[in-house]
Amino acid sequence: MAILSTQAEENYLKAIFKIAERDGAPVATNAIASAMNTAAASVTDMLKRLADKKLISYEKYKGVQLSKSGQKLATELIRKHRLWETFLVTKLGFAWDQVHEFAEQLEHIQGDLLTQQLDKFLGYPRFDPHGEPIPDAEGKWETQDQISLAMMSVGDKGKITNVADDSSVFLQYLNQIGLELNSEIEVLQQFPYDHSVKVRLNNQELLLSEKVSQNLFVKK
Amino acid sequence: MAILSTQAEENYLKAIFKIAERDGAPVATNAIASAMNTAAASVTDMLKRLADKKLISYEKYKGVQLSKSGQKLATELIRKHRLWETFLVTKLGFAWDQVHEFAEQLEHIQGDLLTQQLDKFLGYPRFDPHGEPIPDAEGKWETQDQISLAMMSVGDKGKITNVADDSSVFLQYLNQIGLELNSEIEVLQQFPYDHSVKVRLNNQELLLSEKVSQNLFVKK
DNA sequence: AATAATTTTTAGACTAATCTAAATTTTATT
DNA sequence: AATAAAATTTAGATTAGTCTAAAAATTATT
Repeated sequence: MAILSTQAEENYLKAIFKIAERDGAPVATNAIASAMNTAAASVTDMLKRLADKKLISYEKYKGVQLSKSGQKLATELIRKHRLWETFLVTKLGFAWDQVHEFAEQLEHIQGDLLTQQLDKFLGYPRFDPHGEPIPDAEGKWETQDQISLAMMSVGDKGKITNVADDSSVFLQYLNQIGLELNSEIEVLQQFPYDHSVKVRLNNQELLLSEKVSQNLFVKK
Repeated sequence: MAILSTQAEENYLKAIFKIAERDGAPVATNAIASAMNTAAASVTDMLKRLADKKLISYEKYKGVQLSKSGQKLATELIRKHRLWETFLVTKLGFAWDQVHEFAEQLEHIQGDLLTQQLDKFLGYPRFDPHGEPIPDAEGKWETQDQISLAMMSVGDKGKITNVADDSSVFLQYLNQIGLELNSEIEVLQQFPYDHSVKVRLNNQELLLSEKVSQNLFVKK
C-alpha cells in the first residue's frame, strides 16, 4: 500500500530531510519551525501525526529522524522538484531564478508514472539548473567532488558547481554579481569576525557574506 | 488583486461551470452534490463561502450562477487542465485514457506565466487530445460545428470530433469498441425505450447507451 | 547544585472542508 | 388547496492544520 501524504506533511518531511542533511540528526523542533516559518507548537502537532504514520521516529523533547519510508518520500519529493525545475528551464524557457515557486507546487503532483515519463522526456538529467543532483527512480544520486565556499582556504581556486538555495532572492543576487554555474572563483581573504570572504570573480574583487558562501559549492 | 482559491473551491467552480454549460443556469445544489460525490449539506456550506468571495451569486433554495470572476476562474482551470493533458499526450507519450487524473492535479498549479509558457511550448493548441477546445489566455475558445450523437437522427453520418468525458473508464471503453477521434459513424436505429442507439463504426454494428451517445460529438 | 534561560509540549481556540440527522422550504400530486 | 415528496438548509460533529499563551522539560550559567 502506498503511504498517503498531504502537501503539509510532505513539506515537513522535506524540511526535516534538508536540515538533517545540513546539520545531522536528530532534528530539533525549533529548527523545523524556523525553516518553515511556523510556530513551534504547530511543528509538535505535525510531528505526532508523522510519527503515527511511521514517517519519522520521534521522542518527546529529543528531536526527530526520518524513518526509511520518510527518507524515501523526501527523496522522491526532491527528485520531482528538481525534475520539474529542469523541465521549466530547459523546455519552457524559464531562467534559473524563476522556477522555485512553480516547482514547490509541482513536486506534490502524485503519480510515479508521471515522474518516470518526465524523467525520460528530459533525457534522465543528473543535475538540475542549479547544479543540484537529481535522485533517480531508486532514490540514488551522483555526488560531485565539491566543497562549500565557506570551507575553502585563502588562495584556493575553483569552479562553481552548484548553488544550494534555489530561492529567487538568492539567485537574483547571484545574477547581479555576475555569478553563474561554472564561474571561476578564487578566495582572496577571510574575515573571521563575520565569516565573510573576499573572492575574485570575473576579474573583480567581491565580498561575500557567510550565508552566501555557505550556499555556493565549488570544485577545485 | 488576485482572487485566492483553494483546490476545493476550484473544483466546485469547475463543476458548476460544467453543469451550467450542459443544463443551463441556475445550478441546483443536488446537481453539484452528485457531480462531486459529496453530501448536499457540504455543497451548501461551500456555496456560502464562494458567495462570500463573490465567485458565485447564490440565493437560498434558488441555485447558483457563476459571477464574472467565477467564470474567469473556471475557464482558466479548464484551460490549464486541457493544456496539461495535451502536454502529457504529445510530449510525455501518455495515451488519452491515462491523463485525466494527472491533469486534475496539474490544473491547480498557480501562476499565469507558467500557463503562458506551457501554451507556447505546445504551439498554442486549440484542441486537447479528446477534441475539446482549449480556452486561450483571454478565455476564448473555438467552437466546432458539431452535435451530440444523442441528438442525431437515423441515417445521419459523421465524424467523431470530440469526447466530452476524459475519465479513463469511458476512454478505455471507447478503446475497446475501437472508437477514436475522426472515426466515421452512422446512426442506424434509435430505441426510445432507453434512448440507446445502434450505429455503424468501422463496418461493425454497435449498440451505444444513452450516456455514451451524449458524450460523443460528431461533425456531419 | 541551584537557578536562569531556552526549548518543547500542552491546552484551548480557530478555519476549511467534510459528514449525518433533523428541520425547513419548495415542488408535485392528489 | 391540502398534503406528500423532494430538495435544500441548519445544527452539531469531526479532522487537518494552524495559532497564542501557559506549563513542563531540558540545557546552560552562575
